[in-house]
Amino acid sequence: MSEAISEPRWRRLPEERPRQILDAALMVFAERGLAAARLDDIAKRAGLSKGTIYLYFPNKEELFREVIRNSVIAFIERGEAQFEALDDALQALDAWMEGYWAWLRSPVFPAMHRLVNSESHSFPDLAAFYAKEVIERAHRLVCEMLERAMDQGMLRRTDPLVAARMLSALFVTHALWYHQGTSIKSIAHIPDDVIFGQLRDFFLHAMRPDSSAAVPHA
Amino acid sequence: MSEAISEPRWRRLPEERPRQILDAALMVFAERGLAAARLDDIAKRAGLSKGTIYLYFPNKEELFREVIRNSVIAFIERGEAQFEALDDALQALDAWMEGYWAWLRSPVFPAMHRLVNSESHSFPDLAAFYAKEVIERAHRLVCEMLERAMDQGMLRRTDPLVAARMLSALFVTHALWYHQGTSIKSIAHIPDDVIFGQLRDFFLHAMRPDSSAAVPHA
DNA sequence: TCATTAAATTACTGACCAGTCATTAAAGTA
DNA sequence: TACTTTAATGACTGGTCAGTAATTTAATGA
Repeated sequence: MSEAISEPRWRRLPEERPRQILDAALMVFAERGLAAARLDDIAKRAGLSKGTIYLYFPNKEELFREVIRNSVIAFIERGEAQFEALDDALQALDAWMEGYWAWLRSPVFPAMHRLVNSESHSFPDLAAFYAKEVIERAHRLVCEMLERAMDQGMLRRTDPLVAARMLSALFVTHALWYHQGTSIKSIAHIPDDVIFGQLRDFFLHAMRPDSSAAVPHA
Repeated sequence: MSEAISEPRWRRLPEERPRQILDAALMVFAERGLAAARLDDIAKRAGLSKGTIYLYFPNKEELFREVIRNSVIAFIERGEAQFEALDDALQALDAWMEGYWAWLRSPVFPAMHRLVNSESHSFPDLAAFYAKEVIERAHRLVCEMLERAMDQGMLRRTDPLVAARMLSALFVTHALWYHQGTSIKSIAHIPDDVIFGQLRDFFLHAMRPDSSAAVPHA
């Protein structure tokens, strides 16, 4: 009692496995964090078994590191390239904000954030890596953009490092609320692009030159 | 070869145990989060054994709930009372910001934040409780204060809910960086009160009335 | 078709930890 | 002092999960 030619129970796909695993891992890490993510869940989501993951990655932590490398670093490098390309500082800032907001809404971000804010104690080297390679580097880039915009008189002059922090702060928290989803009701029903507009407006308002354009200050 | 009257190995202190346990639990939860905190560590920090915790609290989750109740709700109630007491809306806002910043820097906050952002999946009812009883309630209060300040012409007119979110966003992220400590270098060496000043200034700048020359700032 | 190889599975091991319970000893009482 | 009460302890249990190793099976090719 058997089918003539049945489907094989599984296929050998050594080329595709790493991608499949990384994709599934990203989703599971994003919704559970590093410590609470189960390799069995990642395996199930990728449609393979736990043992297979260990054929391609030495352990959970290294898998996580690879997930980061694949998505975070690329994003910052894109930002840096864009900054070089655009002369108008305000335009560059706008482009950065747009890209930043897009990235913050992707599932990588909550995973990163959890890592630094909740799991740095359990995974200190990973957290340090992220703080240095991602946060600091992004702050430096934004800082340069703001400084250029101030030089061009398009933003009021303040400590650009402080302003960069404020920009990050506004975006990051809203992204967290966005991901948090249901439970913060005051943000749940608002479309992303509206939130983006509010963030952009608020920041530019805080940074607009002190006296109106017509009246240059002494 | 024995001391005449040696210290007893332990004392019976049924009155003081709950406080000791709550204090220790707060610290451990703050630095590890709910899931990763070990009851053995809490016990060690409180100078007693794990079994004793179970004499006073039914389980880990309920212990955590109690830690929250003891520190969060009280804070908001204080804020609400203050709001009633102060007529000048800007003054009330200032008082709120000061209190808010103080609370964000206390060890309860990172524990709360972890709960909502990293562990809502594992502890949905706790997360919902916090979102409703703490975040929403605080937003509502700030919203009312801002609205009153706008009515009095002290802040530019915008959607007060949006402004309240922006205020929270600025403070929350900076508090997280503050607690994160070492790894975000751009904030590590700055004194709290300086950061507070920067936050306050930035927010008031963003909210100052459009054309008026009378800008309240430091 | 059958032997070989390597991709994938599955059952297992060991560490970890929340929660329990039998035992110990401090304090209260007569 | 002896007896009772109850706070406190700490060894133990059961469940979970990262990582491993023995086994199965798909693919290859002589």
